[in-house]
Amino acid sequence: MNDKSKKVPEVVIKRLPRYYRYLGELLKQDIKRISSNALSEKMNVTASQIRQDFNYFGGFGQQGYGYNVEHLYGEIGDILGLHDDDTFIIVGAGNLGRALANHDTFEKRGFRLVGIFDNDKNIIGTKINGIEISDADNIEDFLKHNRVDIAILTVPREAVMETAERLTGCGVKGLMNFSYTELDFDRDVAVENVHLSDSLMTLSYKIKSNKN
Amino acid sequence: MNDKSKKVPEVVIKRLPRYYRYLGELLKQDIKRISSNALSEKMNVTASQIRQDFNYFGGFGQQGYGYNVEHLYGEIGDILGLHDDDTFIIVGAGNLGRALANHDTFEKRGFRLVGIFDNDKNIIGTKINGIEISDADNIEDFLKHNRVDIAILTVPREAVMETAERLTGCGVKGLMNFSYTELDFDRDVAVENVHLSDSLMTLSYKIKSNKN
DNA sequence: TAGATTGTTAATCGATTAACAATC
DNA sequence: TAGATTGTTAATCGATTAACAATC
Repeated sequence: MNDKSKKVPEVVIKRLPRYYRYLGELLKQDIKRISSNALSEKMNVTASQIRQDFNYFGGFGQQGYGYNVEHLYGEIGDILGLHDDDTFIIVGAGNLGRALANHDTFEKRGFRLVGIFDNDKNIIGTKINGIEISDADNIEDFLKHNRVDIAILTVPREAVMETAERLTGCGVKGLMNFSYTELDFDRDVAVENVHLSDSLMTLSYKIKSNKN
Repeated sequence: MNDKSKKVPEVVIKRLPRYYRYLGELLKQDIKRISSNALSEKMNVTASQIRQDFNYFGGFGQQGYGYNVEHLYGEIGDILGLHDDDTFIIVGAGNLGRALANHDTFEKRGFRLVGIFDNDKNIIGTKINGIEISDADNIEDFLKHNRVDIAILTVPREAVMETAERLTGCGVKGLMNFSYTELDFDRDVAVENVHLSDSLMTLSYKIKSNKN
């Protein structure tokens, strides 16, 4: 919105979902207001950082009072674009793809699954979570007739690059890549690489260094 | 190893798996040596950062030559503890748990799945990927008789905290948490929180800001 | 040896924390 | 009003980049 202000650092953006999570929790507990200080203790960060982070997007609080939890929750949801009815498809209906299709948290955050694709003739036509698996050959056709904002890629590594290009060529603006390869588009395509084995390796490192 | 040297920053540790991935790729292509400069172009980071990162762990390169890919790959694997025969269990055999049990990348990186647990009587005794699902009530007993380094938690959010405490109480040193809640142990327990919906939200934000 | 490239120190940049005036 | 707490500027800290002497 305030587009002339300085660019929001990546680290701040990455923290937004975490704030959103904690605020959702407070909301559930029927807590109406919270100060940056109280929140900082819960989240194990500094109050200063919280105030700085929020102020990239404008003042959501009130001096002497703090932040209204419900309002702040809504605002951060807005900033994250959770109220935009974003749609997504899953390409690759293997174990991970199937699990994600059943992952109801995505829907709870406002993302709507509108298609699942695979190239295995044996599973095309079967349903996951009420959605029929379509032939991956028909992706372009599907994208011509349906607005799709995000594609989750759970295809084999060899197929990622080609799939990604087909999708972005048809207007998909965001990719969530689960394959071992790293995707990188510098154009107008947003990419999140989710490397599950990276997390396991990091964990392994930490365990090692914990017993130094 | 060089334990008196300064602590390695978290950002550097998080980059190690990425180096490992790119080096593995080079190895596959039968590339014997690489300079920090050539690697920097491939990875889209600065050569300076690469050299700095590696030097937290000692000099792996040679002036005038660069880095021996195979050697460096091995060293980073060592640093990450991939050659330690680390074992892991999966607690929670829902969609995600099952997908991860079948996720062969973990095994490829040197981690060995030794148990799967759930509390649903209907699936206890059935097998995933050759491993029988055990009753979650028997976790403590299992841990008494088997060394388990890491536990992957794919249990419902309400059960996470209790499960985590049972596991760490029995000596598990690392937790990979997939539930929406945030786990945090300050003791000797390493934790990686993997929030899939966070990535989707970040993606949503980026898409929004791309069309500013 | 000359050229290349590392390891490492120094300079810069950016993010976090501290401080405090503004204000509810 | 007095007290609390934000929004925001200034100070600090840490990470990234640049530079270059060491050396293969």
